[in-house]
Amino acid sequence: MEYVGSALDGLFITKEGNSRGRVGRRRYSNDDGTEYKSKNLHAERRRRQKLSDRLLALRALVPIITNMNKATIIEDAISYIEELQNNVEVLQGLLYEMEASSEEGALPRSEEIDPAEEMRKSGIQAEVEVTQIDGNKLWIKIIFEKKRGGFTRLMEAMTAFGFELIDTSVTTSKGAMLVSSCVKGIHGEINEVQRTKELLLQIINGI
Amino acid sequence: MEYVGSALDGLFITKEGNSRGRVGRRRYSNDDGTEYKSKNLHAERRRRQKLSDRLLALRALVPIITNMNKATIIEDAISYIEELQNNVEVLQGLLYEMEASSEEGALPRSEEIDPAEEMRKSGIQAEVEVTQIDGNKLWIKIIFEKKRGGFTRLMEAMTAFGFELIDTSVTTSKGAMLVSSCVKGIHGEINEVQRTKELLLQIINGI
DNA sequence: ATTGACACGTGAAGC
DNA sequence: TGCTTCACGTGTCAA
Repeated sequence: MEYVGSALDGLFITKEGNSRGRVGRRRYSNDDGTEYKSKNLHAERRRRQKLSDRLLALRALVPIITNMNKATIIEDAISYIEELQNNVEVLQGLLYEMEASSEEGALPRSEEIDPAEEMRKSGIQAEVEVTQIDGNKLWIKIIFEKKRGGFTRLMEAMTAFGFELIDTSVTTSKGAMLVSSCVKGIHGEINEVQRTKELLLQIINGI
Repeated sequence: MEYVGSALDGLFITKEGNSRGRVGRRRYSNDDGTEYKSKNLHAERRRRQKLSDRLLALRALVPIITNMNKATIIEDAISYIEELQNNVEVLQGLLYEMEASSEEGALPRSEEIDPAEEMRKSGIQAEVEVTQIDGNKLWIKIIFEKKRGGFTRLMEAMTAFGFELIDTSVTTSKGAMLVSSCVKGIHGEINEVQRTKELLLQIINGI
């Protein structure tokens, strides 16, 4: 059964004549003899393979992949890039402020009440505590001087450093802010607790 | 059957679709009316468009693009991701070193007030309260004398006793520490509330 | 049987 | 001209 499809040979500039419609009913072109094949067949094959390879490489680079689909690979790559961009931004901001505060000891504090002062008076002191709860779960407690946007920046920094927050709660009192959080560990390191503690100290130092 | 207009992809130069497929061998299960035409045609079209969209979004996210090709878009995305990863690593290292170099060693250790004394003066008393919320969920409230590491040890003990913490918050005031937590029950016991309360009392007694 | 994802071969544009 | 890239419709395989 072979029918000759509409408009096959002629140059026929198809304006709308792409037979994409309904009853196309084009079956044509048997394979009798040798209807010469397209010349770009191999080229096309190479192109496809190259694209597949790139996609594979991309997938290898992205840590989390929800699915193996081509589309989802790209999708995951997109969100990963966004995450990385955000990380860089946060880290840069942290570094910048840290440098600034290190150069100038005390910035002009024009707040009404200095949280640091209040904290000192209350006998509350900043601290970071990290304990291993279970497997790769860590419980962290952070007390630091309350600052405007401090919590947000803490969260951003922790995210930037790869912490996966499972549960978090925050409360403020007497100029101090207490954040207790259950997080998933970042590395499979041995002394993860100590490393995490150092990291957190570093973070709240930059806030 | 409508067909989605080929809808210029924005980036890629639009091209008219051709429809020249060769019909493979064995086909058609019916001939009476008009039935053939593979049914996944629209699905395939959607899939292609989705992939194109993702690729477009990816390209929009990558700052430098050497070429508009599909393959090169992915290629550029790959190198961009590598660059970002390197950036994050460098920044983290920088921040870490900075913290190490600026060890002020301040951290004044001064625990002047005795929490127990303060608590007694404030009229706050230790207590444990357990109520059943829903099914096997319990809500617990614990007030006890604030001690260094007390909360951590409470968490450790509760974990050790098999409590599964759903949500926890802690606050301290006037020498006392209040922990309110939503936990999943440990046993399917009948008088689970009472049993849990005894367990918690025992725990904070040992802290 | 139905659905979703893929690779394939091919005509059409652009350079 | 040739060469590259693209979208298309389709068959096929797996869940």
